This record gives sequence, C-alpha cells and structure tokens, in this order.
Amino acid sequence: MNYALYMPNVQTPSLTVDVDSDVSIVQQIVNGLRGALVRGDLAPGDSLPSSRALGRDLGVHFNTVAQAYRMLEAEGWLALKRRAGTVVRERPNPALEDAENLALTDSFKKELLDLRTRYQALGVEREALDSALEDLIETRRISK
Amino acid sequence: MNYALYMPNVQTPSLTVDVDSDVSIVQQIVNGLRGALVRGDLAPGDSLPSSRALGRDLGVHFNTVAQAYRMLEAEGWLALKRRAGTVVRERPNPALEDAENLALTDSFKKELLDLRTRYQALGVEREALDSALEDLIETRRISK
DNA sequence: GTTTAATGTACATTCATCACATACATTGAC
DNA sequence: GTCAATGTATGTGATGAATGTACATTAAAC
Repeated sequence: MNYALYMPNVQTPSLTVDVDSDVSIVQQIVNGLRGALVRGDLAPGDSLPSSRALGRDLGVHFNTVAQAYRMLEAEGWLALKRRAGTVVRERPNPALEDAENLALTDSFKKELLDLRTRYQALGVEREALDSALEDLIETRRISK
Repeated sequence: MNYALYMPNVQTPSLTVDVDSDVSIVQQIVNGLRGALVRGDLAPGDSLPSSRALGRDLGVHFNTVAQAYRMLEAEGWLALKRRAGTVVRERPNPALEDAENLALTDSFKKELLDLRTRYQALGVEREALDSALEDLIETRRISK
C-alpha cells in the first residue's frame, strides 16, 4: 500500500512508502525526505510533521518515522527537539578530501553498474535504461 | 577484506567481496557474477567453481556461495547439478509485457534518482556524478 | 507560575534474514 | 561397485527491522 505526504513548498504529494518493497521502510522514508531536501522542496526553517502524524499518514509506526528523522539528523538535515517537533536545518554541503571524493565516486560507479545490470538482466531494453540515464542528466542540467 | 576469482574468459580478476559492505555477501556475489554473465565474461557452457572452492577463495562459507548460485539459477543463468558442478546456461533475455516493462523502467528511474541523491548529499560534485552517468552510457555504446 | 498535552527518546519484543555449521543425498570418476 | 566431490537440507547464533510501551521534556494554554 502507498500513502502520501504533502510538503509545505510543493503541490504534488511525495513520500510514498511501499511495504512490499525490498528496501526497508526507514530507508524509503529517508530516501524520500532526502530527495525533497536536496531538491529544495523542504527548505531550512520548514517544519516536518511529527513522527506520530507522519507515521499515521504513511501507515507505519511512529518509531519507524522517528528513526528516519534521526538518520537525517545525523546527516545534518534536520533538528529534532522534544515537543517543538522537527525542523529543517541550514546544511552546507559537506567538503570532502580528494581521497574520499574518489572513493565515493568509485562506489557510485559500482552501484550504478550493478543497478543497470540488474534491470538489464530482468529484460528491460538497453535503450530504455540509457534514456533514463540521459533524462537524469538532462533534468539536472535544467533544474540547476 | 577482498578476495578475487579468475573467470575463464577474462584475464583480470573479478568478483570481490567486501565483508564490511552494507550489501549482503550473497548479493555481492550475485551482482558480481551477474555482471560477468551480462558482459559475456561467463558464457554458456562455462563451468563455475564449486561452491566450496569459490567460498574458500572468497573467504566465506560455501553455503553462502551456494545460495548465490541458486538465486542465479532461479534467474535462469545457471544450471546446478550435484557432483557435476555449476554450468552457465543458454539464457534468452526474458520477454516482458508492456506493463511490466513500464513498471520496471519506473523502478529503475526511482532507484537511480535515489542513488544519485544519496551521493550528492554525501558531498560528491554534480559533475562527477554526471560524468559517471555519461561514462556508463558511452561504455555500453562501445561495448555493444 | 502551574498544568497539560504533544513531542521526541529509550528500551523491550517479535519476527525475519544473514552467514555459518553440520549432516545428508546424489552422482560422476576410477 | 566404491568413493569422493558436489549440491541440498536443516539448524543455530547474531543482527537488524518494525513495532509496542513507557518515559522525559517542553511549548502552549490558562
């Protein structure tokens, strides 16, 4: 089942959770919120729903949401305060050492390759995957 | 720790396993072998090491390798026979219904977007990620 | 200022999964 | 036919995921 959350700065619903997915619910929430944060749909100063409210909307336990919030807090995106709720923080992009940067880029390439290979093995045509890759690059060019 | 396996049709070692990774060992083996199968480094008729031999080389338990073999058997890549060992099968690319194809392409886009966003949030520059994407497209064009 | 209710935090529980250990069934080689 | 190498089946301890429940904090209401 999928549920939706409405962001303060965007009209279309985002943050859906698929209980049947093989990626954990916490990770799905983290991915969805991180995407909104990177896109700017959630901006510094914005308040997020309480873990209980979001858990209710998503159909999961509030502790599951709370854990996702804490992971995003650890990444520097959110500030969590008791009773006051969860707020988006100002978050400068982390500066990386060259070595870290190279290592991360390599990991990215490896994950990317595995991802593409997996869908290719499932029978998706090369052209469809290629154009999805192109689309991602293009989208980024336009949006920035 | 990383270990290496030598494929019959390729000089450079492949299939490394990282115990500290957050992706499971079985999945790493599946990913590595599937990559070799899709690339053609492992071709129909090729024999794979026994689960015990590969487990020894990789430094993991042979049942872990056996499980990976069985997953690839379920995908249609391998034929497992007792005593005779594991052999690469002829495997036509699965034909997909249009609906499946669209759904898979959507999943691919979603996973791709999450992947890129995650590394972007880690501080990797947009240009590095973009060029990795471009490289993947280019590599595929050349190799096929 | 006191009370109160809403929020995040902490810990226990249940269940699934991972990697491994061990015993077994099968079967090609000799 | 015997044997040893291979895959198969089942059990186990550890880890993690999602939830249940109780608690600590604190902004808001009065």
